[in-house]
Amino acid sequence: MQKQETLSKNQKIILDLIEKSDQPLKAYSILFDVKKKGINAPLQVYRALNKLVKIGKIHKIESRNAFIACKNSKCQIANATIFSICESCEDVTEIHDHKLSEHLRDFKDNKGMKYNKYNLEFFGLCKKCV
Amino acid sequence: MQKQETLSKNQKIILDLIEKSDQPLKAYSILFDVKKKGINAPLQVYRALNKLVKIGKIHKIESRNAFIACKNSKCQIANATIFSICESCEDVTEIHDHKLSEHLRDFKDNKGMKYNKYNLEFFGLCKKCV
DNA sequence: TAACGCTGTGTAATAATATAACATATTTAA
DNA sequence: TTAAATATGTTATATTATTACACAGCGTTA
Ligand SMILES: [Zn+2]
Ligand SMILES: [Zn+2]
Ligand SMILES: [Zn+2]
Ligand SMILES: [Zn+2]
Repeated sequence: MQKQETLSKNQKIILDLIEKSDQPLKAYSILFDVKKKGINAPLQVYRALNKLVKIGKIHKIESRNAFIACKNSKCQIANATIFSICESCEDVTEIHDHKLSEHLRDFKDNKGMKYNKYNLEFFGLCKKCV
Repeated sequence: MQKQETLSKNQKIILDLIEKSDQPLKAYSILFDVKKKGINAPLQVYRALNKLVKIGKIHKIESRNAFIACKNSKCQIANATIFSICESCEDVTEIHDHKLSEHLRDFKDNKGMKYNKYNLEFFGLCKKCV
């Protein structure tokens, strides 16, 4: 059974918006969109985003400074994300590959590090842009 | 034989600085350090950084907005980077793992994307910080 | 009940990261 | 030897993110 987090008002508003988009949204574009709902300041957005990232509802696409809803129930637990990013149209897709995830989860370096999270971004050209 | 790029004056100054550090440097800390060498503006730093990233001499640690010298002759060709990052002391290490690299290089999604690059960041606690 | 810790809200100010636009110089290659 | 490509220098500005402070709501527990 998944732990069900209770989201606050601002967190709900911002998660709703991100879930409605199938592509990553940037913090200040989110801010612009939620002004009509009474969220006025960057910090209100960043606080909600940070929380949503922490509980795995959304992910940050680090190379793009943008946020996308999680489409993969498993990475909520594993703290692990894999994305493919088209460098032409900027289309972003969350990748769900059991074998690859397993390989990454099981990876051990030779320095004795304890991993609890990873983030992988593939870049290239999507079918439309090739 | 590796293609030997000829670096410009600013590029050399900035690469030198980054290579002397075994940890990632941030753009504005680089700017501060190279002011004595006559580099005065952020854009001069970013232009050199972008070029150095492009030719594989340095990598950007996306989750940290910082730049580190490449320690792995192979990723210059493969456009592929793997790092481990300690979330406590922020120590960053470039990982050089043949099996993992192969696995990632050979990864194919089911959307027909053509990959030419990837960036993987592992997070956790290093031996000292556990 | 009252005190406390925890999480969230609201607001203003500011810090940190990165790019646009323009003028000019230097190197490379046809 | 002219044109294209790459690099420089400078000013201004855009974009992304955090600090600091005051306070509200909620559940725990003394
Ligand atoms: Zn996910
Ligand atoms: Zn595309
Ligand atoms: Zn490298
Ligand atoms: Zn550490």
